[in-house]
Amino acid sequence: MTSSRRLGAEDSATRTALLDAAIALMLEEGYASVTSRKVAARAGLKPQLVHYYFATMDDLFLALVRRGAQVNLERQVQALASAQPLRALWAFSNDPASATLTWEFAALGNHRKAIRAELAGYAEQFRALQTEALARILAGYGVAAEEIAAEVLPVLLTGLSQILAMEETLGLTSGHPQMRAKIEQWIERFEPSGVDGTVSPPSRLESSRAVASP
Amino acid sequence: MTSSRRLGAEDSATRTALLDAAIALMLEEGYASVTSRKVAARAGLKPQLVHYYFATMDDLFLALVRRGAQVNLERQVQALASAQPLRALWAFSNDPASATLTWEFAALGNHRKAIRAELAGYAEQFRALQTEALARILAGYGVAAEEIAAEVLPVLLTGLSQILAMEETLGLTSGHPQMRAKIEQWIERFEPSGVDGTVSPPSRLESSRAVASP
DNA sequence: GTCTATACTTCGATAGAC
DNA sequence: GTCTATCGAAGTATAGAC
Repeated sequence: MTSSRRLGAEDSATRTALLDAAIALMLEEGYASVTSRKVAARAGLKPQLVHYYFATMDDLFLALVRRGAQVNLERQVQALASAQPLRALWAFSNDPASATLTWEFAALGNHRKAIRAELAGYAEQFRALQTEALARILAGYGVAAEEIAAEVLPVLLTGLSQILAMEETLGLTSGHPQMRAKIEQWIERFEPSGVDGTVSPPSRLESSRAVASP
Repeated sequence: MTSSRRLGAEDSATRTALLDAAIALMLEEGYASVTSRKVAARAGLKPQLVHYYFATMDDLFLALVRRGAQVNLERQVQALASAQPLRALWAFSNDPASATLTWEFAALGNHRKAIRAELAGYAEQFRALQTEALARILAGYGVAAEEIAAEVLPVLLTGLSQILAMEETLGLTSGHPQMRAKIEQWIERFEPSGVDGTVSPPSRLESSRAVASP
């Protein structure tokens, strides 16, 4: 809260390089390794530069959350607007990098309380987006509310998707093939797999997902 | 790997106090706050004592994982042997402290590779225990394998339980009441709620759960 | 607008006193 | 068997040079 010091420009290439280095470190070694020295070293810069672009480390993390959330909100809007939105949503949270970042940011939020509120806000946005879209989609598919409510489905789809990715990242896979088969079998009823469907591979994320529990 | 230095006794009260302080810190402020100095301060001891009982911080974390896993393996055995095992399993992972510790340890495992293997090992044990018990239980209830396989159920029950607890800890609750109602309605078919059932409240954990994704 | 020299704090760990 | 004095490395952050 001192911050009478000058800060670097938001659109600086150096600033972006620092954020890129930070997210990579977070992914590979965890948030505790995101220190001014290591971030700078990875970006090939001097440690003090971190504090020129981000007054405190909290500010760096906040910038990371905001950038990640923005990218992923857009990705999710596209997923839900695709030809096979159920498949897209199921695939959305389902990679190891996402899983790792999810728990890293969750733990970071426990450590740095300023981050927590930001995360919670974005999580709500993700969920609201999903619920609203799925209500429309399920109605279109003619799914009865007794079978699955539009409020339940996003919890189920994204929740299971995430937990599977998390467990697999940890090396725990028993029961997973059966679980996946069950889900995909259900989706198949509404979105047959032969029919194409814009199921593009997860568009290799570099800035990656960055919000817990979308 | 230097460790020619002497170490304190395993059953020392001081050692236990340090572990208690460590888990409390982890829960409240995250793993990054589990430093020799803070742990000692919380236990009312000198920082150097941490290194007398644990050669490295990694050793402290390992001891934490082992102690927590042991306690929770026992708790889970009891849950699965109770009169209403489905309810017990559903309730098992379902508190905020568990959720927090789960992602803290997961993130810690990302940071300290020695922890990771230990976590994975225990996670496998938890899952094997669940799967084996549920196969018996489902057979007893006369549940057809087509409805739900014994390998899928533990993933579903503990996974959803965990993800709900995680999201709620973060402050995200939309869709949760409906999701819970759905699960409890299913359980109700086999374990009616009026019939008692050893659904003791989560037996306030002090050493708490300590393994990711049981 | 961009970066560096430097101060101060906290960390993990060891060697040695009781 | 238990604890303390102390060190070197690494962390955040500021003030000031280009």
